[in-house]
Amino acid sequence: MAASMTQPTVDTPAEASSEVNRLTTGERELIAVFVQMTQTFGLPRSLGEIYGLLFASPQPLSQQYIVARLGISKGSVSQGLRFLRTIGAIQPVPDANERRECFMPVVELRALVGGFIRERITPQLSLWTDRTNNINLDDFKADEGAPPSPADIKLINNRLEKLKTWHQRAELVLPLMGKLIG
Amino acid sequence: MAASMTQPTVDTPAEASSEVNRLTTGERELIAVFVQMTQTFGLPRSLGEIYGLLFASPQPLSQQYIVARLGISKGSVSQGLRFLRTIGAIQPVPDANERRECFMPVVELRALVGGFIRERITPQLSLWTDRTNNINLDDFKADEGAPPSPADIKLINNRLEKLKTWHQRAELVLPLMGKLIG
DNA sequence: ATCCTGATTCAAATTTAATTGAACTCAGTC
DNA sequence: GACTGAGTTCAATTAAATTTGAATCAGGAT
Repeated sequence: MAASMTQPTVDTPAEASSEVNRLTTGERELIAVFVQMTQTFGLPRSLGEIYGLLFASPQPLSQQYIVARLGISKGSVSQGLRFLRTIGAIQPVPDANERRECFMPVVELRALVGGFIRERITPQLSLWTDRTNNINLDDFKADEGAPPSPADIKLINNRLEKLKTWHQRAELVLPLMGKLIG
Repeated sequence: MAASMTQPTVDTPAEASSEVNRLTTGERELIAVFVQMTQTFGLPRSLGEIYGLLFASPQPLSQQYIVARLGISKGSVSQGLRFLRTIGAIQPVPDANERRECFMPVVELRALVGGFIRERITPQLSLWTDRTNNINLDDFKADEGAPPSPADIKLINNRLEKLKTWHQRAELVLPLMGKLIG
């Protein structure tokens, strides 16, 4: 089978660095795009590298292969693949023959955005809401010194209410984002 | 004037830490909410602290006052206020009398989301698009070893086209996000 | 039961990003 | 035109996050 059909098995470190761990220009360029994206969203660059390599690869790739090809550690790839899987950015390819599991990218933007929001934003959202709801107007009275005027209290109250509408909007709109953008 | 009407002038470090630099429970709680938000979006916590303090303060605050109250450095506050201003999260309050400029928070979610997207995401978006458009199918041919099959080339091409639709969607939807969520 | 291969974990090392603060700039005052 | 007070800049520091890799685990084969 041609190299493009079967991924090389990585046996020795020597082989890994001389044969496998050299990216094509296209792979490098594509990976660079995804790295830039992940950085923009405050995600580790390894995520972009892994997803980028999968995106550039017609065949599903194993963890080992990714490690060898990108030249990053097993640990990073393991954690990276787990995260990508939880947000639905990659799919394991069932392959009874192979001992090791392989992955291919999910290329639907809807899935990625939806997964990211569901896994990373929404959980935080509930925390914000809870915290905000627990804030009491009395907590704004200084422990010592002059208390805030009634007008001040009123204004703070208005702002707290406003903040609660933020949460409501976010809880309404964010889950729809994936559908909207895909 | 009551303390709630005029912000104390900070003269000495001693005064700063003993008098000014003690947040009320309400301020601390509100700041914690905003800090949590900034962290979620990969922004520095100082942004959350500054915006949170402004949000909790009926009166516009000066840079000096914020420094003293939060106990963080002039540099951080200077940079933080600049960023918040560029995304439109705060507004300078014109005050001919005062030597120093004061700020109040913009509490419309629409403005914040819109500003963030405009200043941080959209500029990146063009970079992604350019980079992607510059990728050539030929770049995926391995420098040495077996070239990819026609089927592989076709699949990579499909993916590149898919990626371009991501950009189109993003360029269409992101600028609308502010309006949508506000 | 043991070995072997691939995957996972997590404390330590590294890298990256944020914060600090001293030096500097700028504008208004005396 | 030097002085003052507010604000900015940026190199050095500190803090936070990611990455590493040795130890460990899981499970299929011998």
